[in-house]
Amino acid sequence: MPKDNLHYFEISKDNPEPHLDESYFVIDNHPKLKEHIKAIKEIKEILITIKKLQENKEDIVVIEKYFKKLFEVFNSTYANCSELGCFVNACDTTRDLIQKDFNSFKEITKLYIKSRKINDKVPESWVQAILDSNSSRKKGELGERKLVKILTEKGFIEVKSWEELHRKKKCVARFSREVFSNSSLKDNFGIKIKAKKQGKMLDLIIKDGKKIFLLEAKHLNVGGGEQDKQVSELIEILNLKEGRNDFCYISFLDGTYSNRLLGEIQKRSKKMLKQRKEIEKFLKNNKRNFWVNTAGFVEFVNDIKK
DNA sequence: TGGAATTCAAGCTCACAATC
DNA sequence: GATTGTGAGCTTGAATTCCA
Repeated sequence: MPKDNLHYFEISKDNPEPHLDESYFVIDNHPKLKEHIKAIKEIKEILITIKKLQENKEDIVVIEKYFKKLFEVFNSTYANCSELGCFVNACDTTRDLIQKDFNSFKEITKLYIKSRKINDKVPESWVQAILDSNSSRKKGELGERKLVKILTEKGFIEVKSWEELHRKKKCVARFSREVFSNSSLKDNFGIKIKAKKQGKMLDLIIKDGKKIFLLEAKHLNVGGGEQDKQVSELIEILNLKEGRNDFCYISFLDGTYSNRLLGEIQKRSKKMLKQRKEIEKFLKNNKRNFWVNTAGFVEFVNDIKK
């Protein structure tokens, strides 16, 4: 049985997250790096051709043919890391918009040829650097993986079907549209998650005998607009109540933002103070729900695995 | 009044659903 | 089967507000 929810909150407060958490590292080269390089090379070659044709004042129909070819490659799967693609952002637009607008694409390409140096080099390290700058977008899944690893190391089995979940005593499942969806939760347990955000799917279902813990995990390193909404979502989960005593919710937050929220908060940071007070209030009012960081979660799993 | 905190707005990827 | 649309989850930078 888990202990009082404030116990795990205290442990989380006393054991801040490390600045560098290997669970969220994306060290390997992008698996499709070669494909990216190939597409960028093709874009550069066509750009050089267009530039040459323009310099030689070739027939506009011929040039147009190359613009169309360039547009085609620009819209292909692995072409999103080219310099031309980055330049699009410098022209007050996005690749997403430009991919649907050939005329604007042509305008921007002309401007690019005029204002940037073009060569045919596509260094692997540069392409990987652009891909690295986007690695943060993979963190959602890495967080789930981290928690499942902690659970499986303590003897929980990761299950892929409801049949398996019902059969195993201690197991964990990841929410998904196909198997562990919100509607299937209703079919199997007769409960409906009452989060404000309609259709909101949580991350993990943890089963410990007759108890079910529904967990939402977030990884935040910095504050800001969207992050406040993320934290609000976690706080809202703390306040959820099901009619059944055997259902609990866990809000999991790691990353250095968690340290700021749980550590010593500056008096001036009213927003954070408010968030912290709300968490503490909800934890006191709703003993079935939990707020943890990595250390708090590990302690929690240690207690329920017994 | 300057720096810190907060808010606002936007971007990108991935996975999946819906539509053509 | 291909294309288009949508949502989740994160980061970033600029603008605005707050306060010692």
